[in-house]
Amino acid sequence: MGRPPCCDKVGIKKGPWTPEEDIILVSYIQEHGPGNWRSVPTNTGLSRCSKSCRLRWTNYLRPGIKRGNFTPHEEGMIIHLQALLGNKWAAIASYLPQRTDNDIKNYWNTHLKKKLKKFQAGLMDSNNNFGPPSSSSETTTTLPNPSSSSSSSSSSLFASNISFHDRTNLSHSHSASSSSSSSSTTYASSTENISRLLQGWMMRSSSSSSTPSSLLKPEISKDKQILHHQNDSSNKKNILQEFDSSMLSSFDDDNDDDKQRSDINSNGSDPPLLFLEKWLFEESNVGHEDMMELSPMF
DNA sequence: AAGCGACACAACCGCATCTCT
DNA sequence: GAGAGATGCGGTTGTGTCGCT
Repeated sequence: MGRPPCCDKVGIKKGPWTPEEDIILVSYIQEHGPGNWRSVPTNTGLSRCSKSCRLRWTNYLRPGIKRGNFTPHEEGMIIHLQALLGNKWAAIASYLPQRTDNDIKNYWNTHLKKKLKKFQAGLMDSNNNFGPPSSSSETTTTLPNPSSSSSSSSSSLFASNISFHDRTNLSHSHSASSSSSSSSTTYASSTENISRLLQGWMMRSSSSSSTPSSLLKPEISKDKQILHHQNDSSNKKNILQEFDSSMLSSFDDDNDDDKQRSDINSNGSDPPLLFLEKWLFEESNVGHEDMMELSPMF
């Protein structure tokens, strides 16, 4: 309400961070811990606004962040959770260890959204050949779209036509098709220097237990907790609870794939799922077995 | 080699929400 | 309870890189 933006001050630097700035910020947080961002610029002498410092830390410098390619497992989770939660990237990120909301958001916007559009286009074409989509929606559970914001058009676009199982399986195609073509993301050598700096810090802090645990492992975000309590849709609630428990078991033992797959398969493969798998097969040139193999969680 | 467009990602902006007094 | 400040979140933009012509 009339509050001036924190970055309106004259002399505040914008744009990419330099390695020197990164080191200053990391050193300061190493000493004082994250938080109290307002005081960070003044105490460090950085010509950055507090918000910029916080973003730099949470999205880039924070220890435990995993960068580079998303695994098929992660892709599947993102697609699944986006369908469940909408564009609640922070909530989605809470399920993905080592991934930031910004990273997930970018990945969704640049990769997954296109994939979904492509899939829907394929679905449209196939509907012309195999019949109207309504025939499938009657036999499958169409998830409610929790996102009420108009900006979540992509999620509603996807949620409107695809079943729960369809969505969980959709991830396979991209992973299969992209895994061969994608290369590991390269970063500037300056960033690698920061990474080394952080690695040294983590080694030290792990022995002294000075690193806050919240920085290193995901927590169930407030958003998700609110969703659990506020949403009246028992359907979605159940799905989220199922997802929570499957996530817990997934974190406990990532190799327990067969059981999870069999659990999912025991629910039965509905016609749209078979259709989706067919599409995925054509799209990614991988077989059904391969797709299942690529889905450690589902 | 230069120009151009597409793509990926870091960072910014504005609003929402939380916290403290 | 109200107001101000701090922090979090999601959408968007800016910019560097890569591939194609």
